[in-house]
Formats: sequence, structure tokens, C-alpha cells
Amino acid sequence: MRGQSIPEGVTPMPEDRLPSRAEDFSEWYNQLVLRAELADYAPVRGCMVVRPYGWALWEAITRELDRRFKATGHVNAGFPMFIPKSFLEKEKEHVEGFSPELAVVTIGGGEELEEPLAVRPTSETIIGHMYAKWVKSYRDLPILINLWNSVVRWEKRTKLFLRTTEFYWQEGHTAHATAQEADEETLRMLDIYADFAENEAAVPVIRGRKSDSEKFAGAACTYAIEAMMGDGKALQSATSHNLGQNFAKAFNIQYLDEQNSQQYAWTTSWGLSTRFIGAIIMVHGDDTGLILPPRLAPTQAVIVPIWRKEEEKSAVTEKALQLEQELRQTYRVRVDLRDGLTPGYKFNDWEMRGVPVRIEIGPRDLAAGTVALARRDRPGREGKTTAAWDGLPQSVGALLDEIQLALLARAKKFRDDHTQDPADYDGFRGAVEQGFAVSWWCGDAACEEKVKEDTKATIRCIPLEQPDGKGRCLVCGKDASRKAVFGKAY
RNA sequence: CGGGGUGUAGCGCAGUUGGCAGCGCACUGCGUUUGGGACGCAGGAGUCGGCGGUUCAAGUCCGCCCACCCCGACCA
Repeated sequence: MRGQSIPEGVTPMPEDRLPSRAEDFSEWYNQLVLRAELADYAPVRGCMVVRPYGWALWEAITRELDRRFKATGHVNAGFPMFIPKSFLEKEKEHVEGFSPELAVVTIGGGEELEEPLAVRPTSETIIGHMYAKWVKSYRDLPILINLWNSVVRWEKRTKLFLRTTEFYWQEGHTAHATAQEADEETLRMLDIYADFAENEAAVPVIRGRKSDSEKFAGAACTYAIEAMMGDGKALQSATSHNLGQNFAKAFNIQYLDEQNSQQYAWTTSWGLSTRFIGAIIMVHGDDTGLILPPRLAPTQAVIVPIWRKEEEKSAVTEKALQLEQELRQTYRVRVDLRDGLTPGYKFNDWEMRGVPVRIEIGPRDLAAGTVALARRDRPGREGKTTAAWDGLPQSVGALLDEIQLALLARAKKFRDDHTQDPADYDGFRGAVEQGFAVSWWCGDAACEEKVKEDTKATIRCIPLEQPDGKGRCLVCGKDASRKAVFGKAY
């Protein structure tokens, strides 16, 4: 396991310590979210309040995704949160998938509504309605729109960030003239998610296709990126759907092609939600708290001033503020000037919040022209070095880059160490108990179902990258041409 | 929606046979402290989850309800 013990030289008070990840991963997660002040329980069942620190993390995520969306030609728009209930009923699979979890408004302005309004669980239907209005000619295509909003799904069982009644996300909706274009779009967005996850969040992911039983209600084909959490379970971290012509037909999105004949458009949708914050927590966090990837951390470095006497206080504070000014040009940095708290308390506090780099400056540093740099991903003394004031921005920058890469490498190693290619079904059962099993699958839903009944594990995805050759289905022994990733999922 | 658990100060909990509502942490003020979770003194803080019942008297006993958490079936 990657869970570190409490760093050397630290003796936390028992009630201040998180439950260890090995002891109770779920409780570790719940308490960490609350204590790091990412989110809190709202007074409405299953809903959360995203607190400023959590929202700052979400803003960093939105910033990076939005940049990528715009770079690939997408534009943002706003669509209503209310959707006529009848819209949800137009696409057969879509209704079946979403009706059990709809919130419906029946009264408006004190009067019963003629048609109930669903609070959007996702916007495919209202998008379909509007695109039908907007699309007349092949010249109107493609439409590449993204929405930043929140949606509501009445989930039976909720957990902060991972599955809440209302959650924040982005949903992209595109319409294209050809099947090929739609397919390219679907895969392009999957790649953007994968690139974001690995390079910004340091979360290694497997790009793959969902099996029919796991695909989005109404999609022709669903792709997803799957990540392994610190307890070996899988988290679907983003999805990209090729909707084929299903919604185009249900909502009559038609255009005249160059030969002047009516054609149905091909549409896609793709999303990443606040669930991803859960992935960051569960992939990187340790027993002392969060570990945020430097590129997304709301605060990349925190300066903790240390003093004994009053005259030291002013000198240390002055230097700390000066260094902050210098670092602030390039990095998100802050000085912890809170009075009446010991440095030790502050160290633990910022570690709980996952700030990647801590800069300590005290009287000894003042005399030497140095600071102590502590990296969050290596606990205790091991992660501490000394750096000169001169060139500090460069030192901090290098350290942040190093941490970013180290986090990705560590997460990848953890995933690989917990991924097996079991030789037989018995081995398979063991493999999915502690992580992923990558096994040949014949493609039959019955084999998938048997695995689920036997082990609670599901096909997380059929990876896009496949080995050469063929094998025998792990379950039924018939010929199989693809390997699938099996695992227990959140 | 089934199974289990918990509801007492912001958090964690104690509360005996029914008899004045408590402890630790956090919080406020003052002072001393500050290189890995400081200390002293003085304070503030409660619809004991809700409703009803038994009783002279209910946090405690009885009934009903609600909320939340955990475990299972459905989902980003």
C-alpha cells in the first residue's frame, strides 16, 4: 500500500489525526473532505456545499479544461435548468436510464404547471430540441457547444464529490454532418480528458470503451477514462459519448447536404464533473491529508514564518512577505501570518490541505540567507531541503515540477502494482479484490454478468490500446479478440 | 429501496436505579509562548433529532416519525 505512516518527529493528538487509509478508507475520505474544508454537507439530502477551498480546486480544473475546449474550437453557452418532462421521454433508452432519478417541478408561481418540468439530469434532450431549430444546412455544422452548469440526479446513495444529488460539471454537445466526424470528436474529447487527467491532475487513466451494459443511456457508444483510487477501486473520471443519430432522430435534427437531400445529424456529448475532485483526493492523498498536484493546487506554496522573540518576529515577517512578493509573480503562494499558532500546528494544517510546497523561514534562515523547503509528497525530514533566497523562484518552480511528475509516477506505479493478468478464474477473483484484472473477454454480456455476480467487479472499460493476438475468454473460454479491464468501481 | 448503526454545545464523547446538563478539543478575552499539533487564568456556548405517552419528575422508560452514516441492488 502507498499509505505512509505518520512522518517522523510528528506526534499528532489522537483526535486530530485522520483515520488511516488502510484502517478505513471510506472514513478517511469523508473526514478529509470535511477537515480540509473542501466541502460540507448541505441541509438537503445528498447535496453538498463546495467550500471556497474546494471551489478553488474546481476552478483550476475548469480553467484547464476550458482552455483545451476552446483550443479545439468549442464555445460556451448557457441552457435552462428546467426541461419539459416530455423531452426526456423522446429517446427510449434515455428515458429508461434517467426517469428513476429525476427531480420534477410541478408547481410554479403557486400554480400547478400544465407540463411538469424536470430539473436537468443532463442536457441532451433540450440540446436536441434547440439544435433541431438551428440546423438547416450542412453549412450550419458542426456545432460545438459546451455548458458549465450543475445537474440533479436523485441518487439512492450519495458521497461527497463522488455521487451527490446535485453536482457541477461541464457537458459538451456537438452535432456533425458525418458519422466519422462525430466519432473523431468523441475520441478527441476523450484524449483531452486523458491529457488533462495525467498532465494537470497527475492522475493516470486508461482510455477505453464501455461495454453495452455500462454505456450512457441513449448513446451508440460510450468512451471513458478510468482511474484507480488508493484503495484499488476504479473511478470513471470522465466520459465521452458518440450518440450516433439517436438524438438527432428523436429530436429531428436534420440538414440538407450538398446533394440537397435531408440527412440526420450525428451528435456527441462528453462530461467531467466535480467527481474528479474525488479522484484527486483518493489517488494522491495520504494519512496526513490531501496532496494536491502542483498544477491544480489553489495554493502551490505556503510560507510559514517562525520566531522566538518579538524583534525576530518583525524581521522574519518582513522577509517572508518580501519572498512572497517575489514568488507571487509566477506562483500561487501565501504567507501564514496567523497569530497564536505554533509553526508545528501550521505545518500539519497545510499538510492536511495538501499544499505541495512549504517554505519555512526563521531566525536561523535569516542569518544564513536561506529557507527550508518541504515537499508534501515526502513526509517529515526526508522531504526537507535548504534553499537560498537567491534564485528561490527557480528552486520552488523546479520543486513543483518535480512533485508533479513524482505524483504521476507514484500513482502509475501503484496502479501497475495492483493490476494483474490472472491466469485463471480463481486468480481473477483475487485480482479484482485488490485492483484491476486485465483479461480476455469474448464480448458476451452473460460473461460480464457472471463476473459481476461472482465478484462484484464490472468491466471498467475495453482499453483502446490492445495487445496483438487473441486469447480465450476468462469466463467461458471461447475465443476472444479483446482484453477488458475489470475492477470494483465507485 | 432492503440490512445495520448513530443522533446530548461547532467537533468528539460521558451521563449510573428516572432526581440541578457534563468532560475534552475548538471558540472569545488577557498574559506567557512559537524550527513538527504550546501553556495559564477568566469566559461564552444546549429545543439532549422531532412529536406524543407514562410519571410528582424523562437525556434516561414506551410509541411513532425524521435525519445522517456504513453495508448491499442503480448511477458521472
